[in-house]
Order: sequence, then structure tokens, then C-alpha cells
Amino acid sequence: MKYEPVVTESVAKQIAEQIRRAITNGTLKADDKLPTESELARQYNVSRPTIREALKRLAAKSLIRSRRGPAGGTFVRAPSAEDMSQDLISSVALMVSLSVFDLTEIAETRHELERVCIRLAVKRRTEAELSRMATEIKLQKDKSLTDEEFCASDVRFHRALVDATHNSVMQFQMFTVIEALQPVENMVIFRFREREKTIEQHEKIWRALRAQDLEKAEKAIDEQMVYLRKSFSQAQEWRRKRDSAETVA
Amino acid sequence: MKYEPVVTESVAKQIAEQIRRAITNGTLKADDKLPTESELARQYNVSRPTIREALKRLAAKSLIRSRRGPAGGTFVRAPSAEDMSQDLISSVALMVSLSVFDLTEIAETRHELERVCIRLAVKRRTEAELSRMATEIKLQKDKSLTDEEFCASDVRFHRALVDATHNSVMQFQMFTVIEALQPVENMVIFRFREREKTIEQHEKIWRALRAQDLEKAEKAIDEQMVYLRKSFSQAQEWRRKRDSAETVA
DNA sequence: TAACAATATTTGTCAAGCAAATCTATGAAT
DNA sequence: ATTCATAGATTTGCTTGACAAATATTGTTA
Repeated sequence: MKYEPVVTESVAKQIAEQIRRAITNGTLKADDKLPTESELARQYNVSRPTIREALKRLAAKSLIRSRRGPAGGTFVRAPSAEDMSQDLISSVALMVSLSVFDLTEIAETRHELERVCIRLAVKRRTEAELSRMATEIKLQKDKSLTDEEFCASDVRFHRALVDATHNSVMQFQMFTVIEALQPVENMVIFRFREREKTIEQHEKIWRALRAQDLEKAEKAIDEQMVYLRKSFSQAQEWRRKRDSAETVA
Repeated sequence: MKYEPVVTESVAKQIAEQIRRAITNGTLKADDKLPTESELARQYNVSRPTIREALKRLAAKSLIRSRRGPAGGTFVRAPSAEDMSQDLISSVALMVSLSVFDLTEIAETRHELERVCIRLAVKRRTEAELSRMATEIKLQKDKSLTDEEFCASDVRFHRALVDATHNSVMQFQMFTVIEALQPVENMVIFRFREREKTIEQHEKIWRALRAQDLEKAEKAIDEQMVYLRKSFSQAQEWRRKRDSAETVA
């Protein structure tokens, strides 16, 4: 007979959870130093390897960092938005590769979020973002750019657009979907998209943003997305054909 | 003189990263069994505790799970959207408590995302979601409900609204901001919001959704958010006063 | 045949210690 | 006296070896 998975959680996990709570509820603050591993082992009445397993769990979530040496030890680390963004992006990438998330849904979400961004950006964009975007557009016109460089510039352009919302939560959310779509988007750009058309759309967005013309801006975003989706389904079609060809062969 | 933090990453971290990549790129699939810890230790030429530290890092990200016994071992676990959502929510909650994210920004993001949701939901809502929402509205009218129960019902109402988009990525994103705002929102409801007004707004949203009337739906959402923000700033004001009073005392 | 017990396998934990990093303080050379 | 090098001291990183607990399998007995 099969046993049900045991309910008792490992000591290491419990300790990790306890420390995590201490961080969450403010008992442990950023840059606070935890006791040494030996000290923790004594306090919790467990061995040092067990403590280490607990700490590694927290380190995996970048809640703590450790340094060796006399002034070293384990310190609480305030997770930055960047850290979390990176984590989230890699998780989403994994789920896309496992087909948990559908690319079509990601594309739709991106479109809708970008519409939101443009609404906010039209109101709040500063010269800083406008000039960042202008720089990228200029760069994109350079015919000697490789496809990789062009894609990277495309990402930077959209990042500047998101930054123009001046809302860090919005940025956080948006980066996730932008990055999750990036592999496919690169493929699309490599195979099907003409640079001229992309640049033209970027310029439309930029002009609308500079003029703070919401209507034109939304139209530009929609147009861009219609085009991206068309290329995107072309790419999927192409990939479908290639896959079925491989199956036959 | 201070040393720069050492560049060499720990062996355990490298191994964890290697296994993570194997999962990401499909070399290891869901429910695949990894070699035993001893076997891995032999393969990587490290000790078992080191392997365990690596595995615990992955377990912390719920990429693997372990069972004891002869048929036990370490198995690759396909992370579900639920897992990830939970992870993300707890991370965001932490960052809110550390003031990395501003509540005003979260509120704005939620408003904008909810506008997006309503746009999609108006087109795609099914009877299932409509009836879930109706159930909650009915429940909310029960005067004997505790504040906690009322809040929980409020969350379920909005969850149904998000589900009506039938876009799992959108749901994923939305749950994050809903949950991140929840503690404050509860406080607001407890102290400042009148239930009748909240219910009235829910009903407006529901009717617009049933009629698939986009204009009315957007208006209802906007109205709700104006009200929420007003209560929200009242609550912040109240908290500010309480804090400064404490400082004086 | 069915219930039960022994056994093997695998993760969980412990113990003690060495290695590597790195800060601090001491001492030597200028 | 000041600066530089060097020798501890301290803390994490890692190893070895072993035992404990969980649990599937296999054999034994009623």
C-alpha cells in the first residue's frame, strides 16, 4: 500500500520559514546580521548543515547574502525590484517553455499593458525618456546593425516607454511580459519583420508621446500590435509547418 | 583595506544553476527522477551536503520535490501557475512592507489593470463568472457578515471578474496587485468604507458586464476606483496622524 | 490468500574538522 | 612616525562518515 506523503515538514524548511517571517514582519531588517551558523545551530538545536540548508533556501530567494571572514556572516538583504524582476522573468520563461502560459495570451497581455503604459506615459514622459527613445530610433536606422543589436535596441526603446509611466509596479509587470515574449519576438524580427516598418512605428509612438497626444499614441500602439500579431502568427505557422515536416521526415 | 566580494560562486550554487538550466531547456522534464543524492555527489565530485544545499535552492523555488524511501528520490516538478502566483505574491508583499513599492503606485496599477480586465471581460464573460459574482453580491448583502468575511467575498468578486478575461497571464498579473493591496484595502474597509456603497458598485459592474456594455463597465470601474482612492488617502491620513501621535508620546 | 515482519533504499540529520576568504592587529622596514 | 607586510582570528564553504526516519519491496507465516 502506498503511503500518503508525510505531513511533517523538514526542520530545515521550518527554520527557513521562521526566518522568512522574521524578515517579512520587520523583526529582521535589511542589512541586519544574523547570528553565525554555529550560533543558529545552537539556538535551534540542530546541526550546522541543517542550518545551512535553511539559509540556502532563503539565499535562493535572495532574501539573504553571506560573506566569509571575521566581518562576514549572513545578512538580511532587501530584495531589490531588479532581483525580483529577474526571478520572475526566469520563472515565466520556464512556464512559457513548459507551455503553462500561452504565447497568444502573453501577447494580448502585453498589448493591453502597453496601452496602459502609453496612457500614463503621455501624461508623465520627461525629456529624459524622450531622448532615450530618440537615441534608440537613431541607432535602429543604422543599416550595419546586426539583428541581435536591432532587437536589443527595440527592447530598450520599449523599456524607455515603460519607464515614462514613472510607476515602478507598472514597470515591474511590464518587463515580465516584454521579456517573456522576447525570444519569439526576436525570431519574428529575424525572419519576418522589416526594420523600416518597425522604425516607422517607433517614430509614430515617439511623436505622439512628445506631443502628449493620447489619441495618436493609442493608435500607434494598436497599429504596432496588429502588425506584431500578424508577424507572430506567420511565425507560428512557419514553425508549425517546420515541425510537421520534421515529423514526416 | 576592504576586499571586493569574491567573484567565484559557490559550488552548490553552480550545481543548482546547472540543474535549473537542464529543467529550463527541457533536458529534465516534469516528474523526471534525478539521480540519488549520493549519485549526484559522485557525478559532480562533491560531498552530499553540498549537493543537498544545491537541491534545497531548487526546492525553495519549487522546481523539485523530494520523497524518502526506496521509491523516493528527487523529482522535477512542473511549477504551476498557482505556485508561482503564491511566490510572487509573497515577494511583492515583502517589498510593500519594505516600502520598495509604493502603495499609491500599486493602487494606480491595479486601477489600470482592472480597466483592462473589464474591457476583456465584457467581451468574454460567461454565465459561470456572472453567477459567481452574483453569488458574492448576494452574500455581501448579508448584514451578519463579519468584516473579514466581507473582505474575503470582495476578493472573490474581483477574482471572478479577472477570470472572466479568460487570459491566464492577465489573471496572474492581476492577482499579484490585488493581493498586494489587500492588507490596506481590508483596513480601509474596516474603518472607512461603507458596505452599501461597495455593494452598489459591485452591482453596477455586474450589470454592465451582463449587458456587455463596455462604456458603462469602464465608468463603473472608474467610479469604484475614485471611491477607493478617497478612502485610501483618508486611511493614510489617519495612519499618519496616529504615527505622529505615537512619536510625540 | 492475507496479514505481518524483515529488509533495502533513499532522504533527513548529526558530528567534527579542514579549507578558503578576509578583517584586524601586530611588528618590521623605511 | 608611517607604511607595508605578515600572522592570527573568525566566519562561511566543503568533506567525510555515520546514524535516523520514511517507505516500497520482498519474504514469511497463519
